[in-house]
Amino acid sequence: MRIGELSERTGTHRRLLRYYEEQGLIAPDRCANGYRTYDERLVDRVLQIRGLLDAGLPTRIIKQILPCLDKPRIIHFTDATPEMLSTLEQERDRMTRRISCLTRNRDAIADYLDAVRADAAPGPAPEPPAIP
Amino acid sequence: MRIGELSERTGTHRRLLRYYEEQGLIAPDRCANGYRTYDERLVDRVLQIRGLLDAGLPTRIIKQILPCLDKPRIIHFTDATPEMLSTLEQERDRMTRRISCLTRNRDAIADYLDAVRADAAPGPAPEPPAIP
DNA sequence: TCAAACCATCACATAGATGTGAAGGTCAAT
DNA sequence: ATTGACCTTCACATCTATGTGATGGTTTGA
Repeated sequence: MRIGELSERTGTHRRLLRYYEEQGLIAPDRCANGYRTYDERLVDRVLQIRGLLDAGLPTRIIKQILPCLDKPRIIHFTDATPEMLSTLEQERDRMTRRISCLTRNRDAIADYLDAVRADAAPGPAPEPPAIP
Repeated sequence: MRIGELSERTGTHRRLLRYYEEQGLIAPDRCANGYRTYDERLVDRVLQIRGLLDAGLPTRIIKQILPCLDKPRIIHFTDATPEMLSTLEQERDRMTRRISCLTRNRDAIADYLDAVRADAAPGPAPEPPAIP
């Protein structure tokens, strides 16, 4: 598919698809006329990139993560340098910290919303926990 | 405490503490001489802010989330406008999406690292799954 | 009293992701 | 053959979080 279709199917500005390419996150082929042509699988890949960007990862790191997602991954074993493995470990841990921060706060928001709704609900209101 | 101590205890540049204040995320008192003075609880609050920023949330959203974290939260029930509740619901869901994206990718990285280590390990190498 | 170490405000710079528009090539359909 | 809808590259603008430095006031200790 060409850039327009990928843009629509991923909800991603064309400009950004070119930017991701420039950052080495995707590598579309070129038609004879110079148009970029994207493999079907790049739909998921772009969505993945967007998700990770939204979660606060920079393109530089995403670039290192993406090869981990390909299966079979045997192919990538050879180019695994020690520095890269160390980076991956750090990022794995950092993502774990992000996950727990998000989970904690998401749960607090959910609790808050539940409490507000219970408070605003009609009928026998569930008592808020007594504060002795 | 003053800004220098808070900066050291949270690993946050003074400049950023002033920026967070400007964005309405924290509201330190002022001493007679104009110096900012921070309550002990702001240490955790600043760390929370940093965690959320790192997870991709903008200060504008963080500002709306923070009041949900205060307990007892009964105080905040009154100022809960419908628009704010709707925003909070959206953000709760968006955070849930972030969490699953991060979890999926973190697990993929962890699997990759495990596979690489198993591959590089001495002794009877665990066979990679056969591809028929 | 002077120096060092704080603090204040203000302004300007950077980096990363993104928006936007100009100038021009390609292609399909009328 | 021309129009409209694609595509290309290039450049410049924007927004947010951050870094850095100038200029000057306050406090503390030698």
